[in-house]
Amino acid sequence: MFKALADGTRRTILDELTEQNGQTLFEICARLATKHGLASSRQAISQHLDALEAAGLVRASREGRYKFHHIDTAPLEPIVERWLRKGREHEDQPAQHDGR
Amino acid sequence: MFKALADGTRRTILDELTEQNGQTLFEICARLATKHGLASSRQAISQHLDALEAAGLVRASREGRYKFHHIDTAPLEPIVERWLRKGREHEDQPAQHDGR
DNA sequence: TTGACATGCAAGTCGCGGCTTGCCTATTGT
DNA sequence: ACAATAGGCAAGCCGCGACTTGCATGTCAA
Repeated sequence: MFKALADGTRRTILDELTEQNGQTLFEICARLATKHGLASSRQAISQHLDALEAAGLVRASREGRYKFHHIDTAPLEPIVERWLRKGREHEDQPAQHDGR
Repeated sequence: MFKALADGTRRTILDELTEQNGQTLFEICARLATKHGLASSRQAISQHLDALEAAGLVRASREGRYKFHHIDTAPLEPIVERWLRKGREHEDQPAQHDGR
């Protein structure tokens, strides 16, 4: 899941899907090339989408020969609260550096 | 920054720092070994801390021969809003699959 | 001062991830 | 039916990242 976000191209794909949800593979390829200047091959993008889908960040729905990709930000929320919320509770207690 | 979060050990380090901020390298090593069952070498953890520091997620303060590591969640906030906030604005507009 | 402690630096190994290449399947339009 | 379109599968190349190994530096206590 974090590994899915580690790649810049995949993050751009998520950007593209937030702007226009439910795009097909070829649509994404075209918009990445034109708007973002990325010259990635179709297979590369396809594998990126596989990774995003495996991470639960993208859900795909098949209709005919088209496959529409929808972003799903649900997996994102609990994970950031993991450090953001808890960080506020107890501020910066100095550690005991008594050896060990 | 996302690459820094891509590694599970580094995420555990952040967990450890949210529980107890300002730990030294050896403290982190010990607590990773005992509480989380990770058998990582000192150098490995050190390099992980370097990565987290380069990503701006950890700030270090030197005192004597100790180096205390403090978590900094600031870089996290804008990045998730990137997809979470904007995702609410325009819900799931079907794409025009008119070719291209 | 000397030794133990806490950390830093650098080169090298090794596996995994991203990309390509080549071919295959399925759906649609004419 | 046939060609064009949209997508899938699998093997291989290659660079980067995680980890190790070995040694060097700096700091404190006795």
